[in-house]
Amino acid sequence: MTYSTAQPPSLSDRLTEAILGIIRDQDLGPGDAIPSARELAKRFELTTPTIREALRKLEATGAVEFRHGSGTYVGPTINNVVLANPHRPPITKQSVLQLIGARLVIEPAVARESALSRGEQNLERLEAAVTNALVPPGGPAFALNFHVELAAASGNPLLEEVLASLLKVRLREQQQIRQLYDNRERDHEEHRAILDAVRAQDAEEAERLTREHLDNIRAAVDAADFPELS
Amino acid sequence: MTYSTAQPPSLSDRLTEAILGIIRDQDLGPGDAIPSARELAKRFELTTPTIREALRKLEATGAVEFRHGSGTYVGPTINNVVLANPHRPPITKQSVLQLIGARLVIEPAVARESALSRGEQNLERLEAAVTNALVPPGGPAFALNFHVELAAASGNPLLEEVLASLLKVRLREQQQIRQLYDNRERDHEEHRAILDAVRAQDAEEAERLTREHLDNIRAAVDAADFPELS
DNA sequence: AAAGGCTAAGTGATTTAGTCACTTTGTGAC
DNA sequence: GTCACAAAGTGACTAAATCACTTAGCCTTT
Repeated sequence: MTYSTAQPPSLSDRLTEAILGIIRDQDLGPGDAIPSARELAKRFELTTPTIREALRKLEATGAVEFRHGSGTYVGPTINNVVLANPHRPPITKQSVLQLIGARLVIEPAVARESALSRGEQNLERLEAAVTNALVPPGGPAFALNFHVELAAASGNPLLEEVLASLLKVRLREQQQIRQLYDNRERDHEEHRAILDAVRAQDAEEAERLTREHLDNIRAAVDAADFPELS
Repeated sequence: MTYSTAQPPSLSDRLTEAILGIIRDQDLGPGDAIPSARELAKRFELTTPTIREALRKLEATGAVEFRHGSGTYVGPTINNVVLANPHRPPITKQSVLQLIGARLVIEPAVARESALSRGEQNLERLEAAVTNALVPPGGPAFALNFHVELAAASGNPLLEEVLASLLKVRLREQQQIRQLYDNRERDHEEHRAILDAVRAQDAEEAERLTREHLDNIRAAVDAADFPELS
């Protein structure tokens, strides 16, 4: 049995690498425009459908972004190391509990680390996340997420990526959790308690409170009747 | 400033969803064939380049796989929640240390959890991972990875995914770490010690040993002269 | 001078109709 | 039975358009 179905790099593969090369060589960052598909087609002596295939691959991982009629731009996650799968499998109650289970392992340790490493700027953003949480009535998703900000406070972008990915992929679950988990009052209070511990650089307490917080959420989800899967 | 550049789902987006729908409806798993591009083009009343764009998006996340001349097949990571970015940024010494830093936060907690939850089957796979580690001289990559198997032993697939993603994205770094970190003898011994603690269900010790192990690796990397970036 | 609408150029989105290259399978000769 | 080979199915890519959308500049109107 040939285990590794390693195929030679396709033209499409080489193209994505080449395009990423252009982005790196010209030091383009998120939001910057990249050459048009027609332009790239000329440059590589290919046709636009071929170019578009490569661009779609990059789009799938957030490396580039299409804006109809305007152009193609460098995406926000081009420097990410770990990604949320955009083609996520459907939700089940089990998958929600699985998510919380993983968070229960990872986040207390992250909270401990963040309590030790947090800077002034982190505290500000955490404060904003705690406060904003109550603001948006049906608010959009670009509000700061407390748990992601908590990971950011560790100073290690990779930890932030991991947490952001976990929470993004399960965004729908998260929304359901929010609905199930009381009426946000308790959530807010617990976030504030964790923030206080982080502010005081009390690693032990931050870890304990985070575990407690997630335990509460798990209990709420576990007890609840779960909506149907879409 | 319009912060959320939320665009209406493109045809390509809807297509990927539809194709994933086919895969789910027909209960196809990794390795199963999906309809040919021509077939899909007929079914959706589109043309093959359009279909191919959607398939390339799915390819980028490992949801499908092309085999030239043969067909298109369901990929191995279709049920993954979190992914390693296939278009990863280049390596620096800093990025390697960042990786180890993240692992230092996550893995000890994972080891603790795994020590408590591990089953017989997990112990077997861990044993294999420890043993195999010494076997391949220039061996291929499908060898079991001890750290990933350790996460798998927690019983939570999400934790396994997170660790696998971290280690896969930084595979090149990992290879360099391996070169730097002594001559594998020490690595092997430390893995065995962790395995023993997990076997004995000594959570405290498993956590401590894992932290120590990663600390050693970090020290080795930190002290080493780092090869040039490609 | 400021506000609003029109126009033209640039760009992405998609079609149409092919050709070439590769893999698999089955058939027939040996 | 085995091997060679032809045929069918499939992915890879081309070529040349057309349509839809965005942007920026100009020009009118206020």
